[in-house]
Amino acid sequence: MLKTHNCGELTAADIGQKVTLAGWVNRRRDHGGLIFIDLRDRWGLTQVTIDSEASPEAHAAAAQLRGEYVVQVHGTVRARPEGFENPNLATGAIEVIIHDVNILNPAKTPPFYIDGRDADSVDETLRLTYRYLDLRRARMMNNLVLRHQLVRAIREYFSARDFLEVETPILLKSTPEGARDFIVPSRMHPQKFYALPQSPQQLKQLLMVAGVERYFQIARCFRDEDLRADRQPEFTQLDLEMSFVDASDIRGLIEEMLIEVTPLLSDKEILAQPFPVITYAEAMAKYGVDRPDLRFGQTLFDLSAIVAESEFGVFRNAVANGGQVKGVVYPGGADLTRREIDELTDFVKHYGAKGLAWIGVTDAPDADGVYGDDALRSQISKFLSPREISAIVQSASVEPGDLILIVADRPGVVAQSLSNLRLEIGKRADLIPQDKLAYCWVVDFPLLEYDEDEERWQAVHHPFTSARDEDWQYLESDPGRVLAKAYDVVLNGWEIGGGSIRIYRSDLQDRMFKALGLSSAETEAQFGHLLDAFQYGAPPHGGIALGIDRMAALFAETSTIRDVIAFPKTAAGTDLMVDAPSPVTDAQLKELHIDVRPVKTKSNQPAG
RNA sequence: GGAGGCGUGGUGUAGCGGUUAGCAUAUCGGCCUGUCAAGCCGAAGGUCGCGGGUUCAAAUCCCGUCGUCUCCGCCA
Repeated sequence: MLKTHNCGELTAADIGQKVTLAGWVNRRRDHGGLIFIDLRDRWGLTQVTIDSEASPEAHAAAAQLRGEYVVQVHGTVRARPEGFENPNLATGAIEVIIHDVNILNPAKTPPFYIDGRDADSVDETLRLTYRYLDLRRARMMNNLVLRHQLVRAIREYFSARDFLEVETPILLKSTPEGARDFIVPSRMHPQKFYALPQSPQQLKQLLMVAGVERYFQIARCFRDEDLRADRQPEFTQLDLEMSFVDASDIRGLIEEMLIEVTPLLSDKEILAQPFPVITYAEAMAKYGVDRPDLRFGQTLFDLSAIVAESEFGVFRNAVANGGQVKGVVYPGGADLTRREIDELTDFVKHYGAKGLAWIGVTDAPDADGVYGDDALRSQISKFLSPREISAIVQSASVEPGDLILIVADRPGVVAQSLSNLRLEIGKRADLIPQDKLAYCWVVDFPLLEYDEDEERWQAVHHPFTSARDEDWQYLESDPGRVLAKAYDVVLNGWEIGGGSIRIYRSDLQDRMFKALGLSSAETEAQFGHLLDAFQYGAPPHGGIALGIDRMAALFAETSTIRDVIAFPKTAAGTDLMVDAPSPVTDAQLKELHIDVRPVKTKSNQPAG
């Protein structure tokens, strides 16, 4: 080794020791006769001091040092002079007085700061282009460490419980259901393609048929869909499957794992244990989403019944047309400026709402419980009867000073706009405790949802998810009524995982495929291997998949999973460091039996 | 596929119709033995993303385009 210690471990206990350190020049402070270098490696910073009188040769070498030079130094650990300790540094009690400096490699001036200042404001394009420098920054290095600890703790937890980690293929088969596949042309089989797996879903079920009983895998998954801050075309799941279990077994296992792992990665407190269990219907009613952020209240309330007969046409018509009128309270929002309210109106329009009705409650009602003009501030109160206003205010259970915000529209638009508005209120009114982790389970999802475009029912989760035992009877007669043995785990409003108990009998799987409108020829071509397998003694089984990237991002307290992925892609799916995707040679294409068509857009010309 | 934001020395930014394109920091040189955002003095560094248009005059206004970010659609 070119070093005897790392740059994060020397303390007062090491005073007097001769040490060799090696790392990067984080910062230098050149006082002429005396030079201070903060030497950095993966573990931290150590101040090394070079004195021109004591070591003139070392001082001459140290004078050459610049940021990010790679250097090895030999010296002696000593206490810093009284009053010159640095409490901000783990190694701040000591310094290493250097008698020999060995420059291992000079470095160009980096394109952005690596030494800890301001780097989070650097344009992400640059950070991605020079990702190896970005990762050198302490914050990003810590994220890599955190992610490693997460995956390691998961592996240890399941290994200790007799789970087997089994690898599954990356080159697999395309299935039209679900997300768009990445496809890979076959050289040996002209005009045929592999697909990268969207998840190991079918394979883990086949492992159950194989008798593995307890399977897990830290699995890479691929989906060729548009990206988001929390979505990358390739991402990592904790994939898990068990035999002879019901939903509560899986939930219990995962909940225990999360409770065990969370304190290793975060100082934040888990808000509620055991995790709250919320039905899908309740989540949609109270939060407007199936992944509620339970760190704060401001639940939605339904005003549809109150305003169904209202003089106010916007509300009345919304209800008459099968829609809803629902609201949420902005605490202390009654004195928002008109401009701020307009901002909130624009905010909900983003989600399809046509407008935002608002009632600011500025004062208490009179003795009869009636809110007079003095007690309200609203653009719609003149269209509402005193009785309606009282009922609305009561439903909202507001205090004077609060603002009621109301959306009337189709249920989907109401849910989407108000769920996002609730989060926006949480941010603006500072209602979200930043030191809490709110886990919850969402259960009793519908099994199927109707796809208006394709005019058929689709699986909400996937086509192997089992209905609840008591609901199978409605599969053909009333598909929308059937609830699934499916569950999602949610953390602070992020869906971090989901799973289900699977169908394991081929007669039920046949009924499911029929309900989805798939012909037996189609199911045979796509899922024949699975249906075959189910005829050879498939055990009851179920599982779950957890998003490792999202969990790591939440624990690392970053808003994008890119920050916890070593080499992520941009929102356009490109890798700026290696410049991928990129053209291939004609010879490569020929070997793959592929002719490429010219593209009309100017942007997409083959790179020269 | 759609909407919006951003793009100015290496980096972060100001300027938003007429400026010598300002500031900070980094970089380079000089001075400096207790700094840790070291300090002081000095220097160099800019096709204002790209293309077109409007105008006497464009970093600034308009159109297009490229890149990037966020969101909608999409993501069983």
